[in-house]
Amino acid sequence: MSDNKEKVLETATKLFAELGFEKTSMALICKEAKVSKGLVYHHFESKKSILIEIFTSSTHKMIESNVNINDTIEPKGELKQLINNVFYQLENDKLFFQFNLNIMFQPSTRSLLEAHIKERADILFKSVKRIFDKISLDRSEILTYTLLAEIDGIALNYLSVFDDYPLQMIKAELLNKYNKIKK
Amino acid sequence: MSDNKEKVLETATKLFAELGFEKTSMALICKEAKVSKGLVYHHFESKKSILIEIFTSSTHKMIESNVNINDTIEPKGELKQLINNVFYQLENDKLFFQFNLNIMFQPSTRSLLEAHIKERADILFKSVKRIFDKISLDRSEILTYTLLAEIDGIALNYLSVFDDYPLQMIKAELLNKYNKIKK
Amino acid sequence: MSDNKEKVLETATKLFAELGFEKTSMALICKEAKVSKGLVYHHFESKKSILIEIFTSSTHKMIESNVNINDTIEPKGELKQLINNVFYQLENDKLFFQFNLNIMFQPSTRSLLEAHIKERADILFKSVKRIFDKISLDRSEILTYTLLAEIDGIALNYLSVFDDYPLQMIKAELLNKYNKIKK
Amino acid sequence: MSDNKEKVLETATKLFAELGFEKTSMALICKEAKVSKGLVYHHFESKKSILIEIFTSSTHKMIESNVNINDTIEPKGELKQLINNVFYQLENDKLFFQFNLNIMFQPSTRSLLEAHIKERADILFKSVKRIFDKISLDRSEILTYTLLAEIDGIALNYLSVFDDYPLQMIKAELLNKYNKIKK
DNA sequence: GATGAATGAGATTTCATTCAT
DNA sequence: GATGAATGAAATCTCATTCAT
Repeated sequence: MSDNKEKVLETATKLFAELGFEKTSMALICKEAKVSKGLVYHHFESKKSILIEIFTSSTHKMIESNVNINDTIEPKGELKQLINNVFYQLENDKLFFQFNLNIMFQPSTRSLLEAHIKERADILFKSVKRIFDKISLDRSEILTYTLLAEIDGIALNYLSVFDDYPLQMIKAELLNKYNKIKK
Repeated sequence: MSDNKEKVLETATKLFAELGFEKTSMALICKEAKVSKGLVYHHFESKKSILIEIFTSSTHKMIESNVNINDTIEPKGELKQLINNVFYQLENDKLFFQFNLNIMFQPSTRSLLEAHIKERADILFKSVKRIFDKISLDRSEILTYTLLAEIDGIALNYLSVFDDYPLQMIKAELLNKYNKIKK
Repeated sequence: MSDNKEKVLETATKLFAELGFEKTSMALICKEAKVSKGLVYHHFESKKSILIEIFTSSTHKMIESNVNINDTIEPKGELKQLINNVFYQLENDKLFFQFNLNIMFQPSTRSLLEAHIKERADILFKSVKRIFDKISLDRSEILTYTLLAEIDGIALNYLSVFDDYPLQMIKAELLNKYNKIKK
Repeated sequence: MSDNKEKVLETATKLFAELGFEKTSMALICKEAKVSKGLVYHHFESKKSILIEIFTSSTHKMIESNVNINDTIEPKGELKQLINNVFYQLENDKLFFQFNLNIMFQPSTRSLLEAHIKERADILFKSVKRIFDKISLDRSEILTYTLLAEIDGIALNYLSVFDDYPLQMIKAELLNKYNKIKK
């Protein structure tokens, strides 16, 4: 990928996260990325297509990072690793989570990405359920839904509700809960 | 409040929830509410001030509905009532939750409502913590954060992630969890 | 005149002088004068007619104040009195001069008041020329034009050009000049 | 500068002078300059910034034209040249003077240009005072203020008060006055 | 005399996109 | 690949004026 295209994607990701998709103008992206409008439209069909490219490529990164979870170890260890991963990202890539939250809940962007969002949710669901399947086939579905809700809820409250969210305490609580889980 | 002002607020609430704040034009609000632009600007200073009025009045409604939780009964009963309330609203007022999610995560609207959002979160936090205080003063804070995260995460997944979310099953799981809670 | 009508005229004069005619909205006049729009339109046909009423009534006041110049005294004394009058007003009613300057040079208001402005200029010219006629019939016209230009130029520079205009020095210079004038 | 930007500036200057700043709509500028609204906002940040650009560039032109006054000749000759210059411009660029008068006295435009107006006044004052300094260091300040007031007053009366202003006669009077001035 | 809700035309400004170079 | 002038539709907002009460 050309340097300039990459630059545009990075700039757009940052601006979409900070200002929201609607409030980020193509002119601003061009200015911040230090390229011309003509060039952006040479690389991307439209503003929407920039968003779609960002979203899908972030899905790929997410899948790759999940692949790294060692599935040879015992399920409780996998859960621990998964939870640690999530909290690590939550602390170190706030902007990325914010970006995802705002494009998912903004109806205009949401509808653009509907299929991609479903696809990503499906991948995530399956990769978590695979772990719980080893613990309890009967309850794996409900456990998966619960853990995903817990993670999303924590992210939401951490990023957008409370100023002084006790993230470490919540993390410990969650690790403890899933460490006690019975086969 | 005059009929027309009320009409504008209702129409705007519906449109903000369905289309998002940015994508809802004043022209559309006027058209749907069947009033002139001039009238809307006679009653409201700006588009933003419509949003603020909707948000703060919904906070007031939320507080009133919480007041109805009977605090003379034992804490577990209160929790049950709280959870039932939330799930009832989740099923019966999807639009309202969607509205809240998208204005909270859209940076432009978020910043407008920052103070009001914090205030609402604070009220909610205190009203839930009051219940957990009766169960365990030591753990009431972490329990409150956890329950709020669970509720938000469930709402988020139900409304915006999964098409076929097993809401009843999740509700049962949650009720069961908090029924088993030990003093 | 009703108290409220008077209040509207006063408020409008002040606002027109401070903000300019175009930038003063009827809504603002109503708010500042603490009356309703309906009432203003009961007393005045339009915003323009408020302006016209203010202008013509100020012309009447100006004529009255000129009448006070004692034409029995010798012409140099009259000139002295006239100059003193002008400088007194200049220092004590800046807002009024500002109002006049901006409506005279704003094409939109200017055209509204064209006839009234000419009329006032004519009255002023005649009342000054009457004095110079006693000094020199030959040169009275040019002397009148010159004095009027001097006065307007001083007002303009004092009110709108220089921050630290030496008004007293200029006044002394002018008094001196016309004291030396020869029959 | 692109042809179209220049076209917009010229059109705006003419319209601001004829109609006033407030009454000149961007739509009209676009129509008269035969360009789109988008283009105007591509070249200028706002309507106000068009005004500022016009004003400052006219200050530059004024400075350049003043530079042409030959300061090697004797001071009375310089004064004669200055007065001739002013009257020449007054007769040949009425629109420009009108433009300046109305933006200086319209409070909304005045405040925009406050700093630029002061700057220009300062330049003018200094360039006139430089001449009078050669005649009388003691009286150069008062003489400068007087001449500037005379010029502004004449311009004002010529352009905006009297229909049949005897400009030539006034000019002769002024030339005569400053020709008699004593060292 | 007095109110203020209501209108609608028109103002400034924004912005995704196109296109000649 | 790269530029940036140019477009035009649509956005938010303003405001003099009207009118039912």
